Amino acid sequence: MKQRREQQAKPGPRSRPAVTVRDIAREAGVSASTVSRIINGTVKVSNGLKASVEAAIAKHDFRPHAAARGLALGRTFTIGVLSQAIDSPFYAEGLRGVERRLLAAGYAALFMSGNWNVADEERCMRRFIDHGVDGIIMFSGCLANAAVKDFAKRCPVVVTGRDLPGRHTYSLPIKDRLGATLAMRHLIGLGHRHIAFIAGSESHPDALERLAGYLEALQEARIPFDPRLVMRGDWQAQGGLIATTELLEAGRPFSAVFCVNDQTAYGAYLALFRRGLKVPDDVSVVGFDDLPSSSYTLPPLTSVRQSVRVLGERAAEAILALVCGRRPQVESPPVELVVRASTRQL
Amino acid sequence: MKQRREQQAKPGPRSRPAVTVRDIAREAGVSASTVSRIINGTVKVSNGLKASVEAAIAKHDFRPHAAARGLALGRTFTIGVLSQAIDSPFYAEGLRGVERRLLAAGYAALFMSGNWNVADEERCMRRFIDHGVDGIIMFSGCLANAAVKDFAKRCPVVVTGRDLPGRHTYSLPIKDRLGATLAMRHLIGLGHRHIAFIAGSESHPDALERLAGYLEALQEARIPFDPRLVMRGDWQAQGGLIATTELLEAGRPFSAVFCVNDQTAYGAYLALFRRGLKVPDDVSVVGFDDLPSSSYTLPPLTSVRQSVRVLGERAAEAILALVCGRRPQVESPPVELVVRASTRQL
DNA sequence: CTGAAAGCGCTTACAG
DNA sequence: CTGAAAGCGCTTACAG
Repeated sequence: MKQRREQQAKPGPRSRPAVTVRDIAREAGVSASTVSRIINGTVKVSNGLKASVEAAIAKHDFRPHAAARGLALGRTFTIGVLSQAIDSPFYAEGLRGVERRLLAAGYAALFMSGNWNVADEERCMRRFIDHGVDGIIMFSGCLANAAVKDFAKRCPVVVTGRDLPGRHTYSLPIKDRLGATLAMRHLIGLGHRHIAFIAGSESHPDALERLAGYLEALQEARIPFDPRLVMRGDWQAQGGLIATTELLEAGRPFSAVFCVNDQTAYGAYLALFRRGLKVPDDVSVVGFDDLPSSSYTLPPLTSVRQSVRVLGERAAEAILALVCGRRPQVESPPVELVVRASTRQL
Repeated sequence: MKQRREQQAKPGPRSRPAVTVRDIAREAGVSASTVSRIINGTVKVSNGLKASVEAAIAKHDFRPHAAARGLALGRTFTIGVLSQAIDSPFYAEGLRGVERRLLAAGYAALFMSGNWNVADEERCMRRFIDHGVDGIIMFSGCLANAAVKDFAKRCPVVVTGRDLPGRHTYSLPIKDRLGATLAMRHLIGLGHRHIAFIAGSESHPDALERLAGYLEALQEARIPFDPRLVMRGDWQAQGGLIATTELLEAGRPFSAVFCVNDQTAYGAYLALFRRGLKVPDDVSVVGFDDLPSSSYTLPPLTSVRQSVRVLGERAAEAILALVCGRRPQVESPPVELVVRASTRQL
């Protein structure tokens, strides 16, 4: 706490003498209660009063003080949204979905980035609580389930990419494994048998599941698994570039590469390009997530799509339900393969 | 107001009976004032009391109620951040910078998207006020200066991409025109004389300035301006694709295209690719903003760089100063041209 | 150094 | 339908 205080900017002269409900009440010749009722539409108010109060409100462009309202109401109409990095195109998509839905309901989103590590995620969650959010949306994240449940005791949380039952909790699993098999079956169906896989960061659950899908599809097609065709990435283009470069240098032949996500595929594209290899003529590439920019890569990327935007919308829908004491009734969006120009028949 | 109410999710049972300062006070055998003082480090408190209060706080994992605090303090430690679209890689970069700086100061960011139109921007600004933010950061935006100043009466605002003096206002201009001339001089220096320009959406100030830079550089080099080489885009890849396609169909010869931003260039890349034209062999392309992904396009894109991330950090720095009643002392980051592989000597 | 009291601005039972 | 009063949980002069 002490530390926190030191970090905070100094108070400074507080401003906003502003106008209050009392001012409006006085001006309109009514009580503050009446003003409040009119603003909130809580109770019927006679038309005469209503008109004069509304006039006064308009005249001063009065807006109720948020904190006061929050205190009286016990809710702030704010939702905390945890992603791993606000500048990742993947999460940005999701945030967009969240925003749209939340705004329509009169809520605002407080966002913070977990940076793919537990400590930061934990810090964000505390911050959310400290800021009095009414609910929290977590996009995946590496926080242990138990920790999530702990936070859920203070305010409801919906989390994607997991299966986490609970009274104040709702989860929206991501179909990672299924998506990965879709990608692989496509490649296998095209005649590819030497298929490399550029993985995500080690312990991430989504990464593990996508790898599992890769393995499963191989087995299903009775293609022997060659560990030398699996390289570790970092979910980013850079990791894809490095991993693919290493793969190329290792000299192990392959005709296709399946990337744990689209950004990794962008890196793979560049590695291939530098070697003078063409996609898809020399090697086919498939990504995962179908980011908007994947329609614009050269060539446009074949990718597994489970709309993150829709996922975000549903997550928002769910948290709104939870906040209002209802049980959410939403599902994860469907997964499908979007075939573009980065894959070809062998 | 009525409308707003209808949109809001129904209240639902409010939860969080939670523990309050009084509970902590009682448990530690002190007054609420003392608890508050210890939490805030406002005043010296004897060690004995401090220890027992801290023990009680830890025991219950007590966190002060945000709204109550906000009401008493007159500040919420929340900053509204307006961008045009949270899922635009350009703004995402900026938000990242904002986030980093704000978090370090104990503030949280409320984000909303203006969608490149005045009505939405206005709505966002009102929302920010309604949510009681302590300050607002506007990433460019099309709101009239007068309107911005109006909002600044209620809470300080820092705005990028403009020059807007004022007591409760701080601006961080973007060197659009200079950046554009940098790009153009590079192209001209390479021997290009028929240089197309894919513009941004019409009235956007950044768009206008970049166009002005294009014109200025042309004039400087005594290259006649050909309006048929200017196409309107929408700041997005799609607009770049459409505009470039039209340009190609118009049949007006050109050897280079300068795009109002990188995303537009991505669209241009695809249009060229579809026509079987190679970058930079057949046409050179330059973007603006130097998004992280521009290192990964094929070929990597030459672009004007004025770090949006740093811009975000500085904007955050500035709003923090304003909120504390200090005058900000920050400047826009420098502009430079990053030459990659998308341009070549004619 | 510490406590009792008042106040931040709104909402909402409780009367009428 | 409307008002006076109490209360939301915290902070901060004001006394001591």
